[in-house]
Amino acid sequence: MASPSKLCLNTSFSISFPSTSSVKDPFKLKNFSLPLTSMASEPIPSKVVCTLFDRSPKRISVSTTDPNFTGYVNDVEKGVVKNGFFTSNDDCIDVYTNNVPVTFGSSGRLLDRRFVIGVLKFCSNERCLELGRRYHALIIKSGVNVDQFVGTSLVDMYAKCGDMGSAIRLVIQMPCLDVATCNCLISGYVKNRLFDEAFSFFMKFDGMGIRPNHYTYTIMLAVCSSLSAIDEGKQLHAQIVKMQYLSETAVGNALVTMYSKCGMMEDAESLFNSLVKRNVVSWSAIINGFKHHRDFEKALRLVCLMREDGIDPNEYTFSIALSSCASMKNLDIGRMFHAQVLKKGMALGDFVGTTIVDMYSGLGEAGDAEKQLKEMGKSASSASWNAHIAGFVHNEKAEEAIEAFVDMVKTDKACDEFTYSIILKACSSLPSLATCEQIHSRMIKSKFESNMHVGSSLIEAYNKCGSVEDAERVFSQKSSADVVSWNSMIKAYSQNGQPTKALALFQKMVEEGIRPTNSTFLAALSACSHSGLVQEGQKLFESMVRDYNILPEETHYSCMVDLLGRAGQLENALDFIKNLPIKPTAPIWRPLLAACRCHNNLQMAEFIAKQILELDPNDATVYVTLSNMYIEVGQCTDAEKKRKLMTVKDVAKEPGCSWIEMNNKIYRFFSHDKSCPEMPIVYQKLKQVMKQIESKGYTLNAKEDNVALYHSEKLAVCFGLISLTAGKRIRVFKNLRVCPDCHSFMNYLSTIVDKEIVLRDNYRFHHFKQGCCSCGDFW
DNA sequence: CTAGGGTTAG
Repeated sequence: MASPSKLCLNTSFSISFPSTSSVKDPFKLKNFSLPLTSMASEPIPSKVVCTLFDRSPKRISVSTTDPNFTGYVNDVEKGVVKNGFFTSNDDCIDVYTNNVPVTFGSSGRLLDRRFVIGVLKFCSNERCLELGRRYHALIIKSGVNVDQFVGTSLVDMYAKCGDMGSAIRLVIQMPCLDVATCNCLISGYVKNRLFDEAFSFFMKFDGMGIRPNHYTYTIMLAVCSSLSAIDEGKQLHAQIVKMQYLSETAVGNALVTMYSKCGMMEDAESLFNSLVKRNVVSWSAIINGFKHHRDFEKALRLVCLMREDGIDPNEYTFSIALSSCASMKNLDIGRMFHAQVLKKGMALGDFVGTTIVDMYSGLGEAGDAEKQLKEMGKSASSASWNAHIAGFVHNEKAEEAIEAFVDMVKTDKACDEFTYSIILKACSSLPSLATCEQIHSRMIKSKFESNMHVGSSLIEAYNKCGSVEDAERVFSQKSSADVVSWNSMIKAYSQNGQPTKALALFQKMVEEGIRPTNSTFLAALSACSHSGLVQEGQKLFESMVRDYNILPEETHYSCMVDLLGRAGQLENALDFIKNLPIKPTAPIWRPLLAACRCHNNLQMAEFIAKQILELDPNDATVYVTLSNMYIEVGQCTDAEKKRKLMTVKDVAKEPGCSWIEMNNKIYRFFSHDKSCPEMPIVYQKLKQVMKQIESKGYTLNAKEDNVALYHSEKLAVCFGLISLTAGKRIRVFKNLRVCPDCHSFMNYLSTIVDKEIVLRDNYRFHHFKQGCCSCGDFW
């Protein structure tokens, strides 16, 4: 056998490292006199090796603490860093990996295969592609690459570092393939989300004479889990049984995960119960399955059971348990788990620590969240900060969210796509165009502007801040294949009173061959309903089902009812509901009641009201609407009856809602913070203002039963009230809180309010979480 | 000695 080392050394030498003799090399080793041998049979002449290192462009220093630092070492002193791979002194090179020195001199070899595998593993875990490449070169030069294990490690390194091209090239060049190498390649495909490629390579195993082993099946099952490919998963399960790999715990665990990710919890559970050996991973997998299916109590019960089974929960298990507590909003049990992880010394790790921050901030315990974040100190990742910020946003404390974001920036913690996404949501809910612009400029400086989610959040934020032009500008810079951004832009037009543009964009999207999703259709349908394009809407709805095979959801049905109802086709809307393939829900009925109110059909309104109350007996809107309709047609006794049905208590059941009576009619108020002590004062003031308005000869909009109210701690008592009499503008107070999609409100804005007022920062357009009571829209 | 299974934030 020809000596590969010699060959490689000679050829690569001249190709890779052109003569640099004229360049002064600070690392020039004068007395390299170690007894060098290579892995190959023939020893490498020491002179050659000496020259090799002599001519290497630069030496590499890698920090084991900072995975992103792979730099050339430009001076001897820096080369002797503790965590660096190379240190240099006058006549010897030491190589360090994980702080264990491997001296060429002592091993007597240029590159030891065990050492090389260790380095490559390090490169895989730390994603150091550049260092991996350099080692690849050294490996070729020294001839270690003929070793199967080294080859496999190289494939794995390239695959894990995201360079699938090199991984594939290596596999093709390998003289003989074994199952481990193939597993590395498949695993690489999976890690890089190339699931189809993973599957087709797996299918080629047989033709290549490779018998899949239990590792292969765990990888392939992970593919099925990611794709929710239950049919393929079941076939793999059958093969696993046949090949008797089920006794492998990892295979069993992967199966449990596959079934639970495919929504088959019963199968997952019975499989879990039948496992011969259950380890902490098995328990974590099944517990996580129940968590994902929102059976949090069962998840937590299983944590107790695993302890009884003698298996201690680890960081993974605790993360799942803590996040279950957050989801089930059980602070007491959450604190209990927090105490346990504290005792075990796991509370400050990235995952567990972040989950604790997330739990507290999600449950509105911002103080505890902040304390945890502080205690985590340097180990707090951007995820930890994101959780802290997201807590504020979810609890409708946008200003605090922005303050926390500023803190995060101050601590030099890198913002990621999640950070931008969540902070843009905060801008949307303020809404503050100025803040939005500031965040945008930060994003341009970072690389996240091109991220799909961040980009669509930006479009959404500009939309909510009332600047469709900015949204358009962002949209025009996006890659055209980005469905989410198309959806956001269509929604932006639809919500900002430009339904025609929304529909034109939808058309363009279809023409460009981008497949609309169910949210695309929702935005387009809503545009139709706001512009009175009944036929167009109906065609869209049919096409959604027929051409795109999208199953309509409650929101689509609700939107269709709205489409027909707004256009005054009350009977058609009723027929539509009666012919639905599902049992109509309250959100589907509600827009029809609003339509009855608009088109003065009391008889149908009474019928619809009955349907809604059967489904949702606490819906105060129904009483308000009916009562006001009775008043308008002069049936005061009926109005009285309804009024009696609607006690203050009923209304109080609705979060954030209160009501007052005026001229026999009822107006409902939505407040930002019901527990706020100033609220009664706000109501009193509001009553006074309304009386003032009426005394000046204005009346409140006959069709507007809902008045929105907002309270902000910072601005002391301030409130908003919108009201108009056919075309006559009265006043708009600060901090208006109203569903932006409400028909009358949007018409009002587009016809009366000048743009500059709409864009001012202290206006708040709020989306009702459960749909606008007036128009029934859901966003 | 190489490959595999379970965790957080929109």
